[in-house]
Amino acid sequence: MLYKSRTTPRELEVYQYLNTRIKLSEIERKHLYTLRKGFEGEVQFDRLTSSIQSECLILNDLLLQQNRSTFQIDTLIIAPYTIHLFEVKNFEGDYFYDYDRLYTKIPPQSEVTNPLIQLTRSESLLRQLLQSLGCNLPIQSLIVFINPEFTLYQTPINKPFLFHSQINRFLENINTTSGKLINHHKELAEQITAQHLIDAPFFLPPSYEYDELRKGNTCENCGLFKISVAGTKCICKECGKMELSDTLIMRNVKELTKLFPDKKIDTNTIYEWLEGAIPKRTIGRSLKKHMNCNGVRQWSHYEF
DNA sequence: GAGATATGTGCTTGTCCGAG
DNA sequence: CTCGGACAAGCACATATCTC
Repeated sequence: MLYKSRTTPRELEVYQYLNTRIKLSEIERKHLYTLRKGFEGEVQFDRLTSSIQSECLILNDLLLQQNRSTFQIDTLIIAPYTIHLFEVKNFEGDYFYDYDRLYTKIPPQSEVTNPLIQLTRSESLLRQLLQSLGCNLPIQSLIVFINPEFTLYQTPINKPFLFHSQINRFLENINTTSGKLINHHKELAEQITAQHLIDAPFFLPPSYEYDELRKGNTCENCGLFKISVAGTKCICKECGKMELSDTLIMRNVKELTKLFPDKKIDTNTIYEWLEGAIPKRTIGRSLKKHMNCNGVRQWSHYEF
């Protein structure tokens, strides 16, 4: 049973928004690609774990703190007799393993960080956390290589790796394990979720200013600035995607608040953000409908 | 001349209403 | 039902006028 779901990380969202509105540097674009790929892998794994029928609690995407050390867990499954800790990697292509190091196979062979280091650290911190919560269940930690196009040559047999071809069998194994969850498990899930930190302390976005961002409305499907507004319907001239103006307005409110959390949202801010593509009247109505209004007339601003 | 009060201007929203 | 035009309302700021 899914206990805590995964949300798109703020860092990824910010980078995705920025990618359409400013020219990212080569390094930033690569970072965005890595973030997106990583997230896609995690979501893919979520789809697989969601099919587990046996009694267990699935906690996705945890950011926890123990002994002043912050650690992130991609997926945690609380089963009756075991805590499963998963670190999901969406590596693609050929790699090889050599003396506890991972390298890309294609020249120039470059070393990538061995995910085992992260896993070992997470497991240790998780164990301490569980102990502090009075839980002594054994932890089984695994690196999940979710991508079917990934090959790791020279993998030692004893490493806690779960390759794409093994995932279904592994989950089937969890599925056929009997045992019942008791209150203790639920309390544990509750306590862990309560300790989840909302904002990653190490998130450093590229610096950006409101004025340097390209304004206007982007298509939610293809991300291009090719939307023509006709009454309530907004249609992308590139991909043909149709969106109601109300949805488009609120999508842009969300984007603007993610990029500039301190910016006050009012009719004018959104009008300017959309470059006047949608009448203020319509914007005002949407804001009123979906948000809480503070103040009156030109001093109105809106909050969720 | 300084502060208080009155008036004007700009701006946005509320309401009503017709069109689609 | 939603949108947008017309009109009214009314607050803040700027400017004008008044009082001492």
